[in-house]
Amino acid sequence: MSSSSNEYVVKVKAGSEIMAQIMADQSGKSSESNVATSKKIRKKRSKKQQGASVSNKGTTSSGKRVGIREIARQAGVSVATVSMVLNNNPKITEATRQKVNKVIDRVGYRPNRLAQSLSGRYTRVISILMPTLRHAMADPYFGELISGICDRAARLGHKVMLEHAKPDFIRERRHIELFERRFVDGVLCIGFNDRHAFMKDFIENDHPMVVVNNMFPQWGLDHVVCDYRSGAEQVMTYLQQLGHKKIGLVHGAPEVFTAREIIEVYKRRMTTVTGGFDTSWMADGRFTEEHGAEATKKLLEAHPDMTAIFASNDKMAMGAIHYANRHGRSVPSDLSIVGFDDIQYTAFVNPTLTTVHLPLYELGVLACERLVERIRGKSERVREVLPTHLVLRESTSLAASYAPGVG
Amino acid sequence: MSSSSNEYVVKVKAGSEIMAQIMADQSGKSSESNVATSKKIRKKRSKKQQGASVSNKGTTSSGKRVGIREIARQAGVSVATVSMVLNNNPKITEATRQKVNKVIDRVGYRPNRLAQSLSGRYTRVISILMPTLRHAMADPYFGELISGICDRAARLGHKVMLEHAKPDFIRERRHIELFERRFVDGVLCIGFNDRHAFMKDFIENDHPMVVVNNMFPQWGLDHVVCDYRSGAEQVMTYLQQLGHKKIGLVHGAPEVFTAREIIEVYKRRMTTVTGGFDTSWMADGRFTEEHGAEATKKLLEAHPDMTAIFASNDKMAMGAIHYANRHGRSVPSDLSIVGFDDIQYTAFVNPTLTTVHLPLYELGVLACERLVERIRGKSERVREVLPTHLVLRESTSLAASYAPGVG
DNA sequence: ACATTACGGTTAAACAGTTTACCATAGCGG
DNA sequence: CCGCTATGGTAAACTGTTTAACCGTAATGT
Repeated sequence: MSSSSNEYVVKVKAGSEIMAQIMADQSGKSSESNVATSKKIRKKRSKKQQGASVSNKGTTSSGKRVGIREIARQAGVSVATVSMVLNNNPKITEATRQKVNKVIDRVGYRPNRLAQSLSGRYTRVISILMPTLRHAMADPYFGELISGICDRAARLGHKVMLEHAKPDFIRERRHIELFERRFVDGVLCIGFNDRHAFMKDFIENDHPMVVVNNMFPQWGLDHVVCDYRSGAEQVMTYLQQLGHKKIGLVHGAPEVFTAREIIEVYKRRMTTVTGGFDTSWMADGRFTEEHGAEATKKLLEAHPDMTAIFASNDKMAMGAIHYANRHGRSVPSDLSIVGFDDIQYTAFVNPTLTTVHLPLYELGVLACERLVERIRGKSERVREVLPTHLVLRESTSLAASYAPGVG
Repeated sequence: MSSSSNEYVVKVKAGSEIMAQIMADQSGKSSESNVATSKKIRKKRSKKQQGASVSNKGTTSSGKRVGIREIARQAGVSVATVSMVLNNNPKITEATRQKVNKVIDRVGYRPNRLAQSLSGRYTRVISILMPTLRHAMADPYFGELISGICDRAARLGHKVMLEHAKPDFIRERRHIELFERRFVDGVLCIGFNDRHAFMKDFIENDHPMVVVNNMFPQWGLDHVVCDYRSGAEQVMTYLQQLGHKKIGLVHGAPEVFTAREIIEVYKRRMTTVTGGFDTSWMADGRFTEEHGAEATKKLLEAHPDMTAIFASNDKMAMGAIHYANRHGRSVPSDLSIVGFDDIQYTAFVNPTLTTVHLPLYELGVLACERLVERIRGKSERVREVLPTHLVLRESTSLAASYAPGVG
């Protein structure tokens, strides 16, 4: 069978024009749509709508959507009263409340939240901001965080928007525009590194923002993060318990704080154990399977006697196993491999992956919670760390050279 | 080493109160936040903000954000003119346009998009609606689609909101509220099945909606979808070319149209080849690794002579390999396994997975594009099918009993 | 008995834009 | 020279809420 780098692709149907067109469009400049066109079309639409919605719920017989004034009229109260009923203002009597609510239910009225937000000072929308890694959303790491955020946001009555921070997005200060144009009340930042200095802009303009699973102490940003240090310690302890001394590290981009934390722990533990250490035992896997495999190649070629590899995330660990498998090392008997993150499918790959579990879903929940607190006015800095733990699976075993009792 | 169903978890740090609290909160009722509280806090905030933003960009010296009237005053024109400049209305002379723009740039004015949307008839937001599968976002299948949607939406000047359709979400008709309260201009539906009849509500109320990678012909919904039928045909052809006759099917929930398409193709191809067929060769894997493994167990126990398994998605295929590996069948020499979807990591697992590639990213792009067209007034039904193709990797080989030339 | 408060609700002014109807000027043909 | 139309811009109405300020009663304190 062909290796993955040399796949044989059977194209039964030739590439359709549809696909070609889609991919061609990719290069188009991001731009507001042509105004003249959209105006014309809009008119057409509204006309058609009138015809369609004949005395539907939420519309008067004339087809116009009903507003708060209409409700007020029908209930025989002022608009202010209706507004207060809507907002559960305690100033309103139970009697009036019921009277108004009856009308609201009957007519199926729903307050226009654009008007609400325009008038009030809130938006009830938060945004998740992340870099434009190709297919970032498809990464279970991000997905898990986002799941947690979405679930909690919904429970707190907030909507969640997704935003990709492309370079031009930042250049045009659209991240600040998010607030200035009243799109959102707060943002959550995921997946950025030390080079993304734009994040400072948020606090400088006093806009609620929380960094998720990362830290930027140099900028004093709020954050919630997993305990990478402890996770790394557990990995090193475990590998050393298994008798491994020649341990390689496939690390993530060092401009990421948490990646540096793992590196630091690794370095310290290596020096205390082997009594010295060399950067040739480390390679950058840039968080992806591909580069993880490459890094592994580099490490194994430099140190054929390596018995274990610690990868700073599961994707790189997968890349490491992939490479090892294809180059005469079976995992774990010849080479132990440990990952980091514990993304879902690592429990189903072959061999299953020993890895550090990060409570990403819970971290998303926590981030959302803290952000909303900030939005509501809480001003204490957010600095929270969630515990991590090692999950033992099949990709690790006793060091080959060790085996004291050969159990 | 322990199997995945019997993991040994090292908990170095005992479960913290933080985590406990987070998980406890999970059961809380979804509710709008207490009004009295939020009001009080809001007042505090606004006071603080005034103090902080001393003559910042976009604010007057008094600390108040500038509006269109202020711009009009400074430029010596009417607000209508400024509005028209903002919207590139051709009625405005180049000279006036420049005059106004200069003021806008100088003062750093950005139009409040809440006011714009309130006044205009659009929102420039679309929503992605999906079921509440636990950790749905962490699934690369959804992630890939969402990636495509987000990228294209941004290019078309639309924001993207994420929405989970919990049962109570539907019961309270919040999916319609999305439109009625003017949250969005359109929605994209992902991951639903025939039991989710609420999707009819959208067309009934004439709200733009497009189903992504699924079909509901019974309700006449717009959709864009991958060619599952062709993909399945390719798989069956390939397996039969390899000499497989005893082929099992681990299918997805049959209330999903595309899942049924695969089942149909499978049934037809099996009857024409083996001249008869039995439902005992099929098992429901419900789209997950766990159930995929279980389904595989059922199939292999019923038919130990099975030489190949066709799984209707990659996750189930992973479950199948997982189970087979642990029960004395090596893949592919004893058992060939084919997946469906071609999610990223299937190229890095062991063995790498032969699977049908779905252009999910492109499908997301297309869906977004078509939805926006509908929003802008186009009224033709959307019914588009994107081609799929088989990707050969390591998880398949000649049927053991076959081997004509024993290559 | 009279000034205070509390209560329940109302009026009208924000909020920040877009759009419609109208208007002055200029150009042009007859 | 008059009426007509095109051009470029304006004033005012409109979008649909919230909220600050105000206002009658009724209950309460002194």
